[in-house]
Amino acid sequence: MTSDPDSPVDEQPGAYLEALSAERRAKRDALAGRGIDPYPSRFDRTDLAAELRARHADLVPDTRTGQQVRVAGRLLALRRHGKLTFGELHDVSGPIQLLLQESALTEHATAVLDHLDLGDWIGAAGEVVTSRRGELSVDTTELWLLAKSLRPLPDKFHGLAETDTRYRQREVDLLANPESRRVFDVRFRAVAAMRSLMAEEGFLEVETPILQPQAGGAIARPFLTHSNALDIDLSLRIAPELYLKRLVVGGYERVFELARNFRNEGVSTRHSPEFTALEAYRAFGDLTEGMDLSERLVVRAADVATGRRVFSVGERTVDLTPPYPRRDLLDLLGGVLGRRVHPTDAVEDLRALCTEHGVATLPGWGPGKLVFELYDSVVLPTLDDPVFVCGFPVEVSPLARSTAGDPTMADRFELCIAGREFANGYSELNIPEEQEERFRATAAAKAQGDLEAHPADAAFVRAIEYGLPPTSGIGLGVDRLVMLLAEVEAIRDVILFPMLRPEAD
RNA sequence: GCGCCCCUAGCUCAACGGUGGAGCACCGGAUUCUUAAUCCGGAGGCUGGGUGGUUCGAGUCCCCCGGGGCGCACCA
Repeated sequence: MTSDPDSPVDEQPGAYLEALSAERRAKRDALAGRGIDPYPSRFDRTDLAAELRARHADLVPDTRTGQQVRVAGRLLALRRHGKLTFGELHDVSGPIQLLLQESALTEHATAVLDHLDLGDWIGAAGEVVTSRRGELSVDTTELWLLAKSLRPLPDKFHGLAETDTRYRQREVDLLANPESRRVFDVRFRAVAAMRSLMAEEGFLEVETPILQPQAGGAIARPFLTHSNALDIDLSLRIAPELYLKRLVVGGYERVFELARNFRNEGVSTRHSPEFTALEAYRAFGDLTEGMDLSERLVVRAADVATGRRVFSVGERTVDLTPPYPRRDLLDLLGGVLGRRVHPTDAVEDLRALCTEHGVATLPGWGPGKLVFELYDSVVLPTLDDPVFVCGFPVEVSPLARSTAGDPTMADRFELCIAGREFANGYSELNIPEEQEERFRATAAAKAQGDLEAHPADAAFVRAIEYGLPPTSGIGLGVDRLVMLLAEVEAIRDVILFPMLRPEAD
């Protein structure tokens, strides 16, 4: 803002912001007027800030290294001392200080310096030195404006706090809030680590349809869309499971997909309409291999992304050090209830037990669903350190192989940490007639109005009629794992651009 | 869907129903060792929107609208 009383800010909303922006524009244009390109097409950088800090970690104050470097990044602080200015340049690796001495700068560099604003992208060339106070710096001789920032940055100390703006303008959140950057660094290191582990274990990363005629492989309400070319309604996938198993039928013995699923359901601290899952299928294995793989994925992600294995989740502390115990669901549930229950128990007894433990039930629920809901309310919240809970009712596991000797239970596990489910897996059901019968049962339930019923998928049944080998499958919730590793409580804090209502104009 | 809370300068925050303040950022000046630099001076608001209500008086209380957060329900 100018203090000239002859140029007051117009009394319009946002006029002050306009004025701040106009000052930055004017500086940019002033440079252009002197023949300095404010938007050069490239810059050749020699070193990252972190590389310089690593190489010169132990220099005493007031050292000259003789090393000439070219660095580039965003200017996030500027401390002018007359003929000496300190700049703080941040590149992807972190900060490095620029020492800008008037006597050492070229005429070009001086012009650039005189027109800099916080937030500008700049490049600098000079010698690596330490300041008298010992700060590693580039004693700059030449300076380039690489791109002007026309908008003022958030508070340099407090950053950006308003959640609305942080989510809508994540780029500003990332550049202003180191904590946000840290969270997403954890996320993408964890994702890369899991991909790398999967590759090491011989899994092929594949891509299956997101637009599906019928969303299957899980229980959820889908997003609906329409194909103009085919004039058919399509769903966005709720899980890739059925397609991945068809690939195993086709001979890909180890496949995985690490990608987005979409569920048209409630939005909350722990639920996002689009979320990321890693699903993997391995021929010739059963749920044991699934648990082994899940455990290795979690440990690898933690080790690579954070270098730690102990994490805080709200008031709880969890230790991800393997091996994770494997417990029978019915044993755990029996222990808490004080009596054993089983899907073969009388429905009314199970329903009464639910009521007794404050678990709301719906009329259509069978005994297996009631047992599962009991577990979900009574056992799951009590589990802190990682534990594999094994053995789920067939009624809630329509794609899992039933347990030998007990047709009401399935060879399925869930990995539970801090009272939440992180992964789910099973020995895949590969008997076509049984799969068809399970689909038929749930389709009947759906016809009776149960929105949560699996739809029958004839193409999937046909596929496994060609023969699905014994197969171990897992699904792992990536967002939730990242929340744990980054120690944040909201799923939106681990999703770069979470779904929000559109901005008002 | 229900309940509670939030929205004040570019950013972060103040303001008992009684004339809307501060820090940072910005503009001008001083400063060759700062790193949340310091010092002097200046500018910047009709408080998310409402030609709604109550009141002598509303940023503050009530109502409507918009956006967001948290909790519950559904779900992973």
